[in-house]
Amino acid sequence: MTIKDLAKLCGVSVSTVSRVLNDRPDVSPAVREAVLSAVRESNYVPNNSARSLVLTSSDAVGLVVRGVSNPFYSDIIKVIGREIDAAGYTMVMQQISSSADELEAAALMEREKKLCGLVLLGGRWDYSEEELRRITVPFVCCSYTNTFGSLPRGCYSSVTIEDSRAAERAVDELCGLGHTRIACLMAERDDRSISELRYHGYLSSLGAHGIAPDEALAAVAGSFDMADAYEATRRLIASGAEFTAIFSISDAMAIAAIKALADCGREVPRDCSVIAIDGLTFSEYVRPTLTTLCQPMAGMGEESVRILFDVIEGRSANRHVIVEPVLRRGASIAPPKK
Amino acid sequence: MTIKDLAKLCGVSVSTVSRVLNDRPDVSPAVREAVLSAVRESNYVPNNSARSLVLTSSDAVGLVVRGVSNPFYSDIIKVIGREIDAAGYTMVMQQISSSADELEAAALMEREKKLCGLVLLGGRWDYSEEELRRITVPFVCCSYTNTFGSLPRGCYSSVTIEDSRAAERAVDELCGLGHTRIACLMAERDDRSISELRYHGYLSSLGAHGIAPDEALAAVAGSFDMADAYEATRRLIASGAEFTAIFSISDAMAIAAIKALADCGREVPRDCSVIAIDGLTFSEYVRPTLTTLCQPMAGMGEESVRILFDVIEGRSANRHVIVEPVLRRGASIAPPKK
DNA sequence: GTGAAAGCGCTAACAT
DNA sequence: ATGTTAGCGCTTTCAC
Repeated sequence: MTIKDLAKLCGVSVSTVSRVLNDRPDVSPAVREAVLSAVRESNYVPNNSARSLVLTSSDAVGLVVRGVSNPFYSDIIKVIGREIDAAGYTMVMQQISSSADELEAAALMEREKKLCGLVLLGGRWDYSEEELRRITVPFVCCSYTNTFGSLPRGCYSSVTIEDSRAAERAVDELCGLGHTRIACLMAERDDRSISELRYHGYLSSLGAHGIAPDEALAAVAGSFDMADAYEATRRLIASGAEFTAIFSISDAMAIAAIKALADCGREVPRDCSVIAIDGLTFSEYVRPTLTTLCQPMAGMGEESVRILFDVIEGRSANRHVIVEPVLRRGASIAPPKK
Repeated sequence: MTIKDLAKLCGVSVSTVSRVLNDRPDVSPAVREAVLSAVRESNYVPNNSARSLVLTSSDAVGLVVRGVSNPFYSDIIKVIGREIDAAGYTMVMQQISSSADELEAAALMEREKKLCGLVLLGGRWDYSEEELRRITVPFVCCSYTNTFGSLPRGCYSSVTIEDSRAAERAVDELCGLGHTRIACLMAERDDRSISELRYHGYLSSLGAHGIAPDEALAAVAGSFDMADAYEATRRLIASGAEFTAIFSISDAMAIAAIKALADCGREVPRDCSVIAIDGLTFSEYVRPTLTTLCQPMAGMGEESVRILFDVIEGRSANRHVIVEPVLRRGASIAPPKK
């Protein structure tokens, strides 16, 4: 069943059918009704490929997810998927490893699939202007931005917390309780990811509190995986370095850390406080419940998609939204033992 | 840059370029090389829409995810996405609520997007033959099958554990330790989902052990959400019903249950054993570590996609794969107190 | 081995 | 208000 068959069925021309299908005003009510009912009867479904071929762009929004091991993304993906559906668009998702280049993947995808827009999840924050030019449809970076770059802000959008400041706030919380020996559990020291940003926040909070950073307290897991975080924490403990608190750059890693501490006979928060950033649902159900700075995931996903369609449909220019994380007080932090 | 430009660039016809691009044998090596290098130079990217228009089918595989609150799916989605990418296809993902009809969504999607295949995640297990006919491309049900139906098995594929038997095994484990007062934490009693299947397995294990099921020990959460599972467990405790163990139909719900028990002063496994089915990574990091029947998620995702492409590319007929869950012994079960 | 040409289903001028 | 028609970029007979 094509538009042609439909036209024949209704005794009108294809262009008329096309007009009805695309909600054009210049069709008589009678004809419109007739076509519409024929569509229902015949359960005609338009061919998207033909449509995008002539329009040179489709209803497809690409979602490029980089570094899939972070469970935080799962929730955001859900929200983004839902919002894209709700707007009547299609989500084409591609996952790439944390070592791959999401801008390259995005550029290829854009041209292959004739995307109308892109959402990038978990990418780098150091695009060059030249790299950026490779992608020509509107796109929004969700959960990160070009923090340390100097890009024209008008050529893309972003929705993110300020990772560095969030980390500061988390570490401030520990310092406020009197901790001075605070370890940092991170993925990689300079992976150009949120791990690095949050590590910097950790360092500046220490600095602000007059605490000299101790190399021995930098626990590098090598990835965002729980297994690696667990091992890193065990290594930290085994190293004999003294610490009364851990700031973990992610909830999942913090939960692994708590387990490692427990397995080594250290109880949280009595023997060691643990604070993190993310706000996973799971964190509310571990014991002790994790104290964490929650990223407003639903809001971030919704806002990202809203901005994207605003730009795509010409309602607004690119914009950069900073969302505020919210401290969710659990039971994983306490003042240090004397 | 279109195939036409490319042809002009190489001084050959479009059909020749097309032949090269599609790896046809009837092209002279010299011309083939010339075209290939031109493709590289110009970084030409084929237009998928045009391609699918003429082929009347695309390289897009639809993934319909029903009921998104189950974190178990997140992992499977990752694997499936990765495998589809690896095979050179595109994944188009659509999420629908647990109350929506995935076959309807799939059928619409198939025709709109000219899909070449479908993976259904978390659907019903009671399709009628007529419903099934609405979808005309190969598809595979991942993590469920037409358990209680009577469909011709040749018209679709499936990869799943036997939910009912897995539940039996889990409950057997509890019975083996001497438990007789075993509660079942489920989503819904008859929601035509794995919740119901696993509940049946629970009942048959009880039966096999000569234990009469007690209505008071059926904890219905209403959803797969942790919050609902937490409340259901608290209600169960508050009801005064006596039980020494809980079989939870999912890991996430079990973790919520453990929290609820703890918040009511009951320690796991001393005061109550908890066993579940799923095998989330998280479950290894909660305390006590959860004893659970692990679904081989990676294997299930890979197998689903492998089957799909086997059928799509005509290498094999539909098949139904039963995978075996593996008991991961944690520390959440123990014999009942005297 | 290569090219010319038809046509996939649709939209958008351009006519009427 | 409606119809006619020319492509969108590609694959695929069918000639040569």
